[in-house]
Amino acid sequence: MKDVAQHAGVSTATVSRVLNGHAAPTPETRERVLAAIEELGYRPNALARSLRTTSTQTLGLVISDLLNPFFAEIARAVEDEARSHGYCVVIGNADESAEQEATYVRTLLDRRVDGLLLCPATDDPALVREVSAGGVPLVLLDRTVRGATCPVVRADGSEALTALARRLVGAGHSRIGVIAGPPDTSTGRERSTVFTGALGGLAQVVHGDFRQESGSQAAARLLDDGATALVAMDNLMGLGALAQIRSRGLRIPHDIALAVFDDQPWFPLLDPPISVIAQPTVEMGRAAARSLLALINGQQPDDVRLTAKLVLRGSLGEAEL
Amino acid sequence: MKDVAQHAGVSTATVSRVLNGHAAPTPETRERVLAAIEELGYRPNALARSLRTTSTQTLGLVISDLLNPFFAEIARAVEDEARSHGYCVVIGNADESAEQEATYVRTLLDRRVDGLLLCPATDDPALVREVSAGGVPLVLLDRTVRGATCPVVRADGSEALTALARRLVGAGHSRIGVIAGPPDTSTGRERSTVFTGALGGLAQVVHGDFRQESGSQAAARLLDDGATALVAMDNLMGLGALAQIRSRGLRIPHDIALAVFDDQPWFPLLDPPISVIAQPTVEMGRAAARSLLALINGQQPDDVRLTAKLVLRGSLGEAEL
DNA sequence: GACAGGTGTGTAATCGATTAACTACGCCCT
DNA sequence: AGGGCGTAGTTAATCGATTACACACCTGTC
Repeated sequence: MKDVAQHAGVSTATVSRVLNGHAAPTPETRERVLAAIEELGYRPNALARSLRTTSTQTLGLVISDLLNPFFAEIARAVEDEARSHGYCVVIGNADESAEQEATYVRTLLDRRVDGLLLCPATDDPALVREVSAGGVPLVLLDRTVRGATCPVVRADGSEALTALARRLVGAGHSRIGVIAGPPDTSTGRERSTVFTGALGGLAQVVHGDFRQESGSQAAARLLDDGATALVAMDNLMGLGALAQIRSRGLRIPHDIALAVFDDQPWFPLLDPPISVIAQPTVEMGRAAARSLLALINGQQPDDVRLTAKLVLRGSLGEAEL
Repeated sequence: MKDVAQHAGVSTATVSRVLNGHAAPTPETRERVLAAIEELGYRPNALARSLRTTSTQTLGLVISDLLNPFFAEIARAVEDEARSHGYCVVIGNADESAEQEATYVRTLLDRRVDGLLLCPATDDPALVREVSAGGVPLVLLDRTVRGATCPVVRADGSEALTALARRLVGAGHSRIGVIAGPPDTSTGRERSTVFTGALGGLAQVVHGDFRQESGSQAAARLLDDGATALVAMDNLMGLGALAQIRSRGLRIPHDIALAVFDDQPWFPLLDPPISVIAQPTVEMGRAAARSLLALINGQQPDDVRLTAKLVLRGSLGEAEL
C-alpha cells in the first residue's frame, strides 16, 4: 500500500479512501491512485483490513458430513446466498464427530468469522453456549440442540411422515422397520418419534449413524426380524438399506417396501423408483444464510420451518400409485 | 492478550511465548499465564497472528462443482490430509464457471492462504499465471491447463478407456456414443480423445458440460442417431444419460449398453449394475494436499498420475462377465 | 481584506499479535 | 569484590490496513 501511495504521490490514507469508495478524493487523485494500483498489481491484504475493521465478510459453516449429498447441497445453497450479499463462506466438515465439530467451530471463531452456521452433530448445547458467550451470531441448520437460544432453520417432516405411516398401514404392513438416525440428534430422534407414533405399535426401530454402512446393518437386522417395509430416515442409510436388500436378492416392492427420508437425483432411476420424503434443501440453505445475515445486521430473525413432502414413486407397492 | 498479561502479572511478550511453546518462560510463569488464559477464556486472534507471521496455516481449494460427488469426495480427502498436518482448508465452489473461479482464487489469495489447490474450470492458463506471479504455491487437481508450470495431480484413464473400447468393439457395437466433457477442459478433451482413438471410427462424440442435464441431452442426440452403446465421461452426465435411457423405456444392456467414467456408491445398485471406470478419488485428494504442503515447505514435488480402473458390472451386456 | 465554512490530504494512533534487542538478576569463578 | 555470563522477562518496532483529527487551501460574504 505504501508503494502504491508513493507511486501515486499521495499518502496511504488517500489510497485507502479510494479503495473504500469514500467521497473525499478528487476524481483526478482517484485516477492516479487507480493507475498506480493497476500498474503495481496491488491487492489489499484482507487480514490487515479485517484486523482493523473487525469484520471479515466471512460466514463459517460447519456441516455434519460433506460426503452426504444433502449437506453438500445445503453448503452450495448457503454459499450462493452468502455470495450474493458479498460474503464468503468457509466450510468445515465435522464428519458427524462432536470433537471435530468443536475443533472447527473454534478454528472459525479464531479466524473471526462474522457469523456461524452450524449443523450440530449432537444435542449437546455446550458448544452453542460457547459460541453465544463469545457474542458471535449463530444459526442452527437442519438440527437443533436442547434449549437452543438461537434461530433454527429446519425442515418439518411430520405431515409427510404421518401420511407415509397411514399409507403403509393401509397397505396392510404390520411389521415396519424404521432405520432411524442417532438418538442424540434432533432429526434422528424426532423423525422416528413422529413416525412410530403415527404407526401405533407396528414399528420396530433401529438406530444408525447417518452413514451407509449403518443403514445396511440396520436393514439386515430388521429384515431378519421379518419386516415387510423399511423406512430409512436419511439418504445415506437409505443407500445402505438398498444395498442390503439387493444383496439378499429381495425385490421391491414385492418382497419389501422401501421409503427414504431425503430425495436424491438417482432415486427415480431405480427400478422401481424409490418413494421419498423430499426436503426443500436449497431453500433451507438459503434461509439459514439469510437468517444469519439478518442476525449480523442486528435483527432478530424468527425460526424457519419448511415442510418436507412425500413423493410417491412405486417402491411402496401398487397401492400407492 | 493485554488482559491476560495483566492478570498473570507479566508482559504480552511472555504470554506470546507461552502460547507458542518457546523455551524461555519458567514453569511457574507458564502456569500462571495458562491459568489467566483459562480464567479469561482468552483465544488468540488468528488474523493478528497471521498478519504478523505471514502464515495462515490455511490451504485454499477451488473446486469445479461442489454438487458433483466426485469433487465432494476430493474436498473431503484434501481436508483430511491437510488437517493431519495442522492446516485448515477453505473451499470455494466455482460451479464450472471461469469467472466465479477467478473470483474465488483472488478472494483466497487476498486472505493470504499459504497455498492453493485448483481444479481449473477451463484450459486457460491466465489464472494459473496470475497465482504463480504472486508467488503463491499452487497445485492443479484433476485437470490441468495449457502449459502448466506447477505440479499436477490427476487420474490416468487411458488404459481403462482403451480396455473399455476393446470390449465394446469385441461385443460387436459399431455405433458408440460418447458423452464427453467440455472440450476446453483437459479431462473433457483427453478422455474422449483417448477413447475415440481406441475405437477407430466407430465413435460419435457429443460434448456436455459435466452436468446432469447436458448428459441427458447428449444421450438423446446419440440415441436418436442410433447408438447401441453410450459412454459418459463423468458421473453427473452418466446420471443424465441414465435418466434419458429410462424415460425412453430402453433396457440396459439389451437395448443399450452403458458405461460411466467415475464410480458412485449407487451405481452397483441399479439393475443391471453400471460398469464404470473408477478413479482413486480419495488418493487424488490426499496426494494433491501432500504435494501442496511439500511446495509450501520449499520442496519441488513431481506430478502425480494415479491410474483409473475399469470395473465391469453388467451394464455392457453378457459378454463382459 | 479578514474570516467563516467547506473540501481534499496528510499525520499518526490503532487493531492484536510476534520477536529482536535490551535489561535485570543471580550465580560462579578468580 | 568484581567481571563475565546465562536466563527470565520487558520494551518497542512491526505486519498492512482504517480513520479521527489536524491542516492547508479555496471560495464567498460583509
